[in-house]
Amino acid sequence: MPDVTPPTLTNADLARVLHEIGDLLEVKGELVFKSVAYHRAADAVERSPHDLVVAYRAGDPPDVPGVGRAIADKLAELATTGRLGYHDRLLEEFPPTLLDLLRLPGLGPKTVRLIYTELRIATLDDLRAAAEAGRLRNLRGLSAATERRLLEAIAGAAARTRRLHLDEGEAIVERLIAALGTVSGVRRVVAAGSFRRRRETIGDLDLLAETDDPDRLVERFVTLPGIAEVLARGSHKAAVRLERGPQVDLMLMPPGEAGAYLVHFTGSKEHNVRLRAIARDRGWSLSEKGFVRIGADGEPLVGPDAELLTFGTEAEVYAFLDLEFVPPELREDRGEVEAAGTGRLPRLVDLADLRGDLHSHSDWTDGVHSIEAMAETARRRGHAYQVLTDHSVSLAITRGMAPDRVLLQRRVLAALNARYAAEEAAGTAPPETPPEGFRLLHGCELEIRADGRLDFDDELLASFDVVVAALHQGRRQSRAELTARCLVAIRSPHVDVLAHPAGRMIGERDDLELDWDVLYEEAARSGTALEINGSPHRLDLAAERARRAVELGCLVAIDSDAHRTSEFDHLRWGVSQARRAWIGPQVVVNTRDRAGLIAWTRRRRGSP
DNA sequence: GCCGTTTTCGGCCCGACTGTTTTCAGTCG
Repeated sequence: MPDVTPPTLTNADLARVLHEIGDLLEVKGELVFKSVAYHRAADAVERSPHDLVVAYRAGDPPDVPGVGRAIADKLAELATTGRLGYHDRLLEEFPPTLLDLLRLPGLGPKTVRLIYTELRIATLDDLRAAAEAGRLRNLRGLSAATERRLLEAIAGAAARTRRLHLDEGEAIVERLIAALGTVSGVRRVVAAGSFRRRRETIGDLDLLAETDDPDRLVERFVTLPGIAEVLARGSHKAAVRLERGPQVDLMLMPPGEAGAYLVHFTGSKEHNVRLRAIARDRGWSLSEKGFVRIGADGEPLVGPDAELLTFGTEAEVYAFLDLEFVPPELREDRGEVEAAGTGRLPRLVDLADLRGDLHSHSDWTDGVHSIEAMAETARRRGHAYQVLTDHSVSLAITRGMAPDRVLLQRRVLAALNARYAAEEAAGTAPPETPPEGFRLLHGCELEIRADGRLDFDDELLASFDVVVAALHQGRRQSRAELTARCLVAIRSPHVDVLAHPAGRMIGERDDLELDWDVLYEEAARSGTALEINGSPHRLDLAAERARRAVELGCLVAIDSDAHRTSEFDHLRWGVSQARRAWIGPQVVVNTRDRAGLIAWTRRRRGSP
């Protein structure tokens, strides 16, 4: 009897197949809306909070927007058999290596189809050979210059793939804005695109400039130091690629008309599509420039009748469509347009809502700076508390603390807190100090051992102000084992926060395999907060996971996980990640003042 | 292929730049 058990697929696997179908249909020259439908469905499948393979196998799939009858049937086939006949047949027609060609900048589906049908070129190697031999220029629409461009694109393909973390993107944006802001005629330069939406990673950067002298600004932009290549330059936009860096697009806008430009170039594409559909329903065509009336023929008016309606701010653009202002972090077409239309957008958490930070380290374990230096930085941020959470004993690589060092460390905290109290009483504390004063709280980052036990006994755990538990070891265990270990921590009354629950490192290490809904339900029941870790390399939980967790009743903690003084700034990436998860201040435990936070952890431990 | 308190059919967002063209198709965001 052969093994007929189909492989276990994830939502991401399903999405990959749908994306591939969408790409192949483009190459095939199918109606664009058909391939768009597959790509949309793929995105919806990928971010669905449900395990769709399990649901389809059970014959009870949830409603996924963008997945209609035809695609649902295909998902059912894929989930139950692990294969999809339609996909296989497409791959017989067009080899999957064509998709590598499609990824090359400047090479789209039409041209891929052309060179495949005419020259049977299906791989990057074949394409390079044909370009070098000058065989592409014989095709209609291609030239020797095209061959040169493609060879450059192939050579640069590997270097371009890496996406930036938010802090890397920010460093480049700030440098460019500083350089362009001084050009004469420039009124302001701001970041737009996925960086402004605070996506987890950034592919390229978008800048918007309001200027009286576009030509001068573009000239300066394309001659900035550190530019490897000028990709485009026009009177409305220009694009460059930085040396060892991403592509940067600069868009120009006339002064006083920034509203529609900001909306358009902040995106996302899907969000914009929704806005334009709403505008169209109301008889207006919306572009980055503004609104134009649609005529009787269904086309935007042109000529002297075509008066352009512009707005100075984004809020006015949304208001014109009877929508609330949508914060950039929400603009992903995940329900925000509907919510904005009915006045039900949530009040999102702000950095200013945070009264403290529950996760940080010192040089007692794997941190860089001393307890005092870390505390001083936290104090000058205006926080009421900083929880020091150095590692527990079994995470040896960090020089994790045994109980005796924990008690020693606690005395250091007590001495510093006595000093802070004295300074506050004498009026010599830093001016940022809040009315309730600043105190260090004692916590630990408690290791959940590979055998499922916690690293400290209950008596020691009960003596901490705050305990964050985390799993660093034994990551390759089964889903059931990993989930069980997390549940041990969640169920302990002494564990207040599950730190970086997915254990991922963006671009390097995937999420742990966990039964997420089980974990959320148990965390909601026990009142254990799930962390949104602000490190730009972690941003863990991911936004879609955090949104689901809060929907199921979980609390969250937004933490910096600072290992050096400069990393307290990571709190803002945690905040933007929480905002992307539609999270408001009420479910974030570190929006509580110090007394409220202490009361929360005491109550959890069952002590008065 | 999806979707519908305007539609179960007929829509589906919009414009700039580039390159190869002699008026436009392809690509991109």
